[in-house]
Amino acid sequence: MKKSDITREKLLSAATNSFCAQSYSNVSLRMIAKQAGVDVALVSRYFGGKRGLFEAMLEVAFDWPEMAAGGDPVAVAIAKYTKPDATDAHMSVIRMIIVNGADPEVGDLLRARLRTMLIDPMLDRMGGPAAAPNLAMFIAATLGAAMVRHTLRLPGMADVSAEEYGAQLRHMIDAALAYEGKQ
Amino acid sequence: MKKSDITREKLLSAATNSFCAQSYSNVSLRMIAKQAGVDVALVSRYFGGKRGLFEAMLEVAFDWPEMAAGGDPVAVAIAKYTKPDATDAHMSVIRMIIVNGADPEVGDLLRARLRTMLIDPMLDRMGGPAAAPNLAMFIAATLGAAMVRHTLRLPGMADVSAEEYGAQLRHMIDAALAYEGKQ
DNA sequence: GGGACTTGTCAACGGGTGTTGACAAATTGG
DNA sequence: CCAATTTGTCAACACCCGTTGACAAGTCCC
Repeated sequence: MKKSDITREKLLSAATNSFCAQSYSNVSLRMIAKQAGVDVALVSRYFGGKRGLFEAMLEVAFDWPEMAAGGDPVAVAIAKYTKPDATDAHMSVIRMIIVNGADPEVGDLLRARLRTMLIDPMLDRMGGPAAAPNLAMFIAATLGAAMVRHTLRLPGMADVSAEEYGAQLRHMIDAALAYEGKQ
Repeated sequence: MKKSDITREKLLSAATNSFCAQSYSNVSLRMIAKQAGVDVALVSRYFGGKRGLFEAMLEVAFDWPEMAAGGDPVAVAIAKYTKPDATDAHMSVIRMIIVNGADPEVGDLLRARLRTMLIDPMLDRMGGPAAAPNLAMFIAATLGAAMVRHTLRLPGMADVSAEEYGAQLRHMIDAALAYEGKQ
């Protein structure tokens, strides 16, 4: 393994941490570099700039090995986010989407990668475009619940055990998957 | 009406527009001032700085006259966000919460005002803390759906008529209100 | 071992930010 | 009508940002 790959990896790891915690604009390359123990200039050298680093980070964040393995994507996501022992690492991608989805500078990038790397493959395995509303509602429930519990910290969802939160989330997800549009 | 109040109003209105569209860090006082047709320095004069302007904007954003009128808060919110003719103005508060909720500089402010001005009064009218999970899930559904439709623009929810979106949102809200915790 | 290439360091740059204070213009009140 | 207060204008400030280029240190291969 080349020396530069190690540096690249350190930067990528620090970038993942930062971009999952704060929005693109709120994260500075100098913070990332400091966290990685590396000089700022190397970001431009190895990733072509801030946007390139963000894009590289998206690539690993949306690369779900469980998906490539071929399981039911919804089951995978449910297992990821409703298990009582769901770690913060599991939550990080969700948080990253919440925090960066509306950013004008990288929003398009995020949407595009999310579509091609997660949404479209999921839809394929769920039986085609007919499942789109259910998948969308499923994601809405997951994102909304994460936002209420971890970001807004509202009573009834934030001051509750992981089991109870899992039950609430499952309830919403079941509703999302049970939805049938106007026929 | 004093002249300065008009200026204050112009700044407040421009700030509302901006903070509903972009996050606190992504909005600059110079943009707001330009949109308001006013000098930048007046922000510091009349609101004490950027944070003061944001706080003043929160105060009007969370001041729902329908709530003060005494109606059922959930019914009010449902009417606001699931009617087919829900305008972007109705969506603006939702979008503002999504965009600014995770900001490290104003997140605490946002959470506090949201609690005292909307959540707590709503809970009171819903019969006390027992309704907290339902209210939290209701808000999760509303925020999540808005995020999926307007920010992430996922298929199945974004490429769909307002009526269909309203039906989907109603479905999720019904599930949220029907939830009963472990007894 | 010495030349070629890779990797790291550092300082500087132009640009944008929020905030401040001095000063001009306008408005108000006696 | 003039003095006092309010309101607006402008330039400057210190700070942080992402990016660049020159240069030193280290590494590898012939």
